[in-house]
Amino acid sequence: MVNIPKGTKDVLPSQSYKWQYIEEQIRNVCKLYNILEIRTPTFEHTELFLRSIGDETDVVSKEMYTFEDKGHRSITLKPEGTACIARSYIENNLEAMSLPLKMFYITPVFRYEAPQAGRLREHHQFGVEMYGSPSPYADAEVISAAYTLLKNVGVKDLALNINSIGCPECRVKFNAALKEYLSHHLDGMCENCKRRFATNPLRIIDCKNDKCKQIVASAPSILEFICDDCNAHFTKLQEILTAEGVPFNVNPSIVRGLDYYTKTVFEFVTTSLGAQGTVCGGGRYDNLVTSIGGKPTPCVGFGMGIERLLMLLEANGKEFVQPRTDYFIACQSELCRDKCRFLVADLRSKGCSAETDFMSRSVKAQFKYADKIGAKYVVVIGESELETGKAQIKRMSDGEKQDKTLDDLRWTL
RNA sequence: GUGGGUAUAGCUCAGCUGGUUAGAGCGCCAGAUUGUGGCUCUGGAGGCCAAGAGUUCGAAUCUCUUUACUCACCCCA
Repeated sequence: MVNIPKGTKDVLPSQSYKWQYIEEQIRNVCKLYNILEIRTPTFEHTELFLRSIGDETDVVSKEMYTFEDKGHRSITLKPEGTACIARSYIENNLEAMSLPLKMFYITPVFRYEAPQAGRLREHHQFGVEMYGSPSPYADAEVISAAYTLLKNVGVKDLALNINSIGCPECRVKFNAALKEYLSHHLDGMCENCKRRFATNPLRIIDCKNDKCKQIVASAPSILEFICDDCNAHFTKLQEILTAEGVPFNVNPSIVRGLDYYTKTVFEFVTTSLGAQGTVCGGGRYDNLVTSIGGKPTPCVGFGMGIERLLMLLEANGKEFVQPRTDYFIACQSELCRDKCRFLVADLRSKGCSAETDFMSRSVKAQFKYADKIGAKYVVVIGESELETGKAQIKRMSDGEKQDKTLDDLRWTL
């Protein structure tokens, strides 16, 4: 027996309708927002992710599925969607389309991690990218799309946290101030943070360790260090969100783990998913396109974890509408099978979903099966129906039966 | 990579301090109703009790090892 690889999941026939529902809602919202779909390959040259995500990040330094192909190229299964879109944008000269350009994707992404609740080695992301506008209205547009989707699918227990991590210039100043402050408190911090002090002090800000939290509580805030331009941008974004009725909290402790973010960062988080509460994360990345060789292009976007979204909906007690079959044609004996096939084909040609027996089971068992697949109507075809040309159609919801001729069935079902 | 937990039927789980033939509920198949679902009743199929070793007259149960799964740290969606 060969098992499914660690950290991956099958979407089974009994569950796939939930995925289809989410995807349908995604497409609906994107249509309303004039966001066009883009599809890029499942794998890319490894260098793309080294240059965009940052080779010091955890994602790149230890979580990528990287291998050499038979032509000795270094290939990586995409660990996230944003860099791939940027590559395609540059390579296909999408700036030649009228800007701004809004795109979305639904894609599997791969990270070699220890799986746990809400964390897989292959998961699926819905993402939106908006290219070309540096305006805080663009940030708001993208956040609004995520918010509308989440609202439309009916999630509860979800909060939007926003922050600004400034531009690279502000961050240099902030990093210096942060290190200066933390250097006086190194003894009280956890081992991880002592290490991070040297490698990535920004990350200490969202350490979950209680002692570190206390130290961080009186640390300088990034918001005190961002430049006038970044500050105006962030203030304006808050005004827009407030005016448009999108509830949010400013949370200076959110820091994203991918290097390309600038200015706005945001997360939709919940407490009902265990340790992995981030359902959607995103922000602005004005320097991403130049980092991989394109012209300066302001961008803002997000990624949303579809598995996490589904888990949250299940936790919220969401009832998904299950797919149903319209008609089941019960076959009483082998003599009637061809007629049943004929009726089913006829119904299907009219756009009705229809099913008949393949198991040579009793009529009773066929009714049970019809019930299970949610058939709305059942018609039994037996030898007497073949002789008389008449049949009864039974409505399963209340058991009511109506007489029909087989010709009626053909034209009125 | 580092910890904690779990492993018995398709699923969710009982199985007491070792005792003979391995249990329930749900699900599946069938019968009661010889051509009509849902409710009820009855029956059936389905287990090398994760694998290996050890202790013992005797192991699903105790010990050790391995593996898998799971939760958490780190990080992210």
